[in-house]
Formats: sequence, C-alpha cells, structure tokens
Amino acid sequence: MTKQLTIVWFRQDLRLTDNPALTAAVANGQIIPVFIADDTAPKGALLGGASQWWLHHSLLSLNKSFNNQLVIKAGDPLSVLQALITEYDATHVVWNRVYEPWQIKRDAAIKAELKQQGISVSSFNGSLLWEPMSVLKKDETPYKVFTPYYRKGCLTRQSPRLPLAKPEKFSIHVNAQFTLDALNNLALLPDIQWYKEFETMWQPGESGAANRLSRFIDEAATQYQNDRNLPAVKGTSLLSPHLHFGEVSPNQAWYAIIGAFENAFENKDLDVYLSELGWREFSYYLLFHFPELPTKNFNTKFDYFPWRKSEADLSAWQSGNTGIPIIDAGMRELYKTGYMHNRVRMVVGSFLVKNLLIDWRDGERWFWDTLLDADMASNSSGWQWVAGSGADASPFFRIFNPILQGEKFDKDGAYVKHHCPELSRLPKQFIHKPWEAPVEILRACGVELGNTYPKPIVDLKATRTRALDAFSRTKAMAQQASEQK
DNA sequence: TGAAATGTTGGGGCG
DNA sequence: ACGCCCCAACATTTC
Repeated sequence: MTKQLTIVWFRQDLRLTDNPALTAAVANGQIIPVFIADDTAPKGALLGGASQWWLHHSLLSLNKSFNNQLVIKAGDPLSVLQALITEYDATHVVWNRVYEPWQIKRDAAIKAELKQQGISVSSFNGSLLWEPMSVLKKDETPYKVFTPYYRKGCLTRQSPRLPLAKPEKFSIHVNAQFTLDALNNLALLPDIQWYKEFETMWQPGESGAANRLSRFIDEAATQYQNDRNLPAVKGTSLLSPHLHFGEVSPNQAWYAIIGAFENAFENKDLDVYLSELGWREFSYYLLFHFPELPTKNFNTKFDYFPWRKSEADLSAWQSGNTGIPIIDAGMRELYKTGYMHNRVRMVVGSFLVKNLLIDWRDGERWFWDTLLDADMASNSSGWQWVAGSGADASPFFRIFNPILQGEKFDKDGAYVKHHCPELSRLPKQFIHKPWEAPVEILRACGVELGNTYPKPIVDLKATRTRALDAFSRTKAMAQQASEQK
C-alpha cells in the first residue's frame, strides 16, 4: 500500500468538527494542516484590522487543536502548496470552498495546475447550507428576492448536510510544526492597541464558537423574534465572526436549533433565526451570481445618484460624533468591540446613506476595517440593502428616523448610555434627542452640547426631504437615460 | 427589517 | 335631542 499524505489547506473553515475536507483527508491517511496568508489577494480583499486580530487568535486556537502542528505560511498559495508537496512528498490536497469571486478564480487555477502535476485535489462544501450554483429558478436564472429564494429555492431542496463528527484521531506528519515566528510574521496584530476591549468580549476559535452557540440556544433563541431587535439585550446569537472564520459551520447552528427544539419551523422565534442563516446564504448567493456586488450598484439606477463628498461628515460618523445618540452609540460600539448590533447597523447605515448622502461604499469600507465579522458577501449585500440599490433591498424612501428607532428599540436608553457615558445622566425622555432638552436639565445632567457632546451635524427632517429629492432626481435621470437609448 | 402625510371614525363637550 | 366641532385613535396612502 502506498503512503498517502494529504495537505489540508485551511481558509475560512478554522475548525475540526464538521469539516468535510479534514474528514476526507483523515480517512485517507496522514495529513498536513496548513494556513496560507495569501499575498496575491486584491486590495479590497485584504483583511481589515479587526479581522486580522481575530484571525491571529483563531489560528492560535486551531493550532492548539492540532497539537502545535499547524503549518503557517505566507505567499502565493500555489507556490506555497507546490513547495509543501515537494517537501513532504504529499499526494493529495484538499480544502473547503470559499466564495469570494477572486478566491473562486484563484482556487480554480490552483486546482487545474496541481491536477496537471498529478496531485489529487478535492474541494468540499464546508461553509454553506446550500451552495449558490445549485439553486436557480425554473428558468435557470438566479433568484433576486429573498423569500422565494429561501422558501422555495432552498427549503424545498435537499436538507443541508448533517454535521460531521470531529475526527477522533488523526496523524499529522511529524515534520509539520507550528512556530510562533511564522504566525508573528503575518503581522496580524495591529500597531495601534485599539483592540484591548475585543479580548474581554470575544473568544476566537472553535470552542469559543461552540460556547456562543450553546449559550444562544439556552438563553436567547426562544425570545429571538423580539429580543434580537434590542441592542441593549444579548438577544442575538453573536455567532457572526465565528461563522465568518468557519469556527462553526451554519450546518452546526442549523441542526443545533432543530435538534434542541421540537418543530423549529413552527416556532416563530426559531424560524426567524433559521431564516437569518438563510439571509447569510442569500448574501453568498448574490455575491456568487453577481460578482461585482462589492463595488457596483446591483440596481444600476443608483449609478446616477448624486452622492455627497464630505470628509468631515464621514469622519463624524466613523468616530461616533454625529450628535445623534443612537448613531454615536452604534459607531462607538463598533470601534471599541469590533461588533455592532444588527438593528443599529441598519440605523447607522440609513443615516450615512440617506441623511448624509454619503456613498454606501464608504460605509462598507469602514465596516470592512472595523468589524470582526467583516465578510465580503454579508457586508456588500448588507450595504446595498440599506442603500436601496441591492437585490430585494429596503426601498430608498424607507428612511429610518434615528430618534424613533432609539425610542422604539432602546426605550430606557440603556444602550446609548453604555456607549455614550457622557449622556448617562439624561432622563430617558431626552436620551435620544438631547438637543430638545431644556438647558437647565442639560446643565443638571452635566451635558453641554457642542462641548461634552456634539450638537447634531444635520437636521433629520431637512436631510430626509433632501434624500427623497435626490432619489426622485436619480429616478428621473435614469428614466431619461433609458429613453435616449 | 419605516415614517410622515393624509384620510376616516367615533366619542364627548357644548351651545 | 340635536348638530357641530374637536381631536384622539386608528387606517391608508405616499414617499
């Protein structure tokens, strides 16, 4: 019997349980687990600062699971793999698929090249419940609306793969060794020490992911429909960064929910959660079928939109100094914790695009750099959804009023007070609109607008009208352009 | 997974 | 008792 040695190329699947590529490799003999920092990644795909922090720790965790034998490399993945194949005399290479357009292209080229060299190469689905290529409408074109995509396109198809068990034992080539130098050479930890707070809130790695999932099931899943909207309450799963790096698969989350409760689909709370996993699938689906989603308006009407350029406004938004409490709380939460509650993501997104008229791509870029769960598919489809330019998007005229959103979902202002402590003494009546508070109340609460906390940088009512006007002019221009053809 | 403007209804105050 | 007005509460339309 010939000796079989398989290189397991880890990318966005940093786990041992339910890892199809790993399971296949282990069944085939010895393995070499490797992570490669890809030097050839296009600029827009380079990991943001927050994600780099996460990756650093997730790799440490994965290495621990591999008994200190995770090989870490940097460079052009093809060359790195070829060098490893030669060095170890490997016969097989396996990986779980990724879906960013540039990675699809790269992987196809690598697969072709290695096969040509007589290496056996296999790829697997480790990250999606339903892969994009297999879900189409009757006319063979991709869905553009979520509900039929999910209910008809996905749910009526074959059930997602049941999670695979963690390989009980595996044999790693004795020469495969982790070195801290190799990890540190990736320089994933940023120079600025802004991530201190990340460490108190997050536990990157497979066991951290499992903890989050079981905690969600025990404490929040059955109140999900309502509590997921309350940013001061831990009512969401908080799984997004773990899912992005593949420390847990959507299949594990899916079947954990279905297994923990009877008739999950009949239960509104659980059904809503499962459909959020469906939205994640939809994002990957859109990115796969519309590879320009991260940079181009899905709805080309928006190519005529008169975006404003304002460094001052953009930077006030980024730093959480717009003078509108729920916006500032969200943006500060993001910078400090690498995360922002989803309800608030919608509100700050609407504010940037509609009240400030700043291009959604500027928002997308900031999120990409600061979110621990930054994900090309979710980020671009999310921003296009907010802007109104996306597939099955929120219509542009649906403009969130940050005061009303605050009063509805952060009634007593706990979220605002936590992230904007300079407002913490304000009565809840004014917590979402301090500029309406009488001066004597402001003074008594230690708030001086324009000094301890900014005055609002825009008038919400006037900018709402301005946005609607810009939108109607955009429609007219698009209409005119189409008539001229 | 909106908000504001506009329309409708009905109870109650009042002459 | 009746008509009128006001306006809150809810519904519908519009962006």
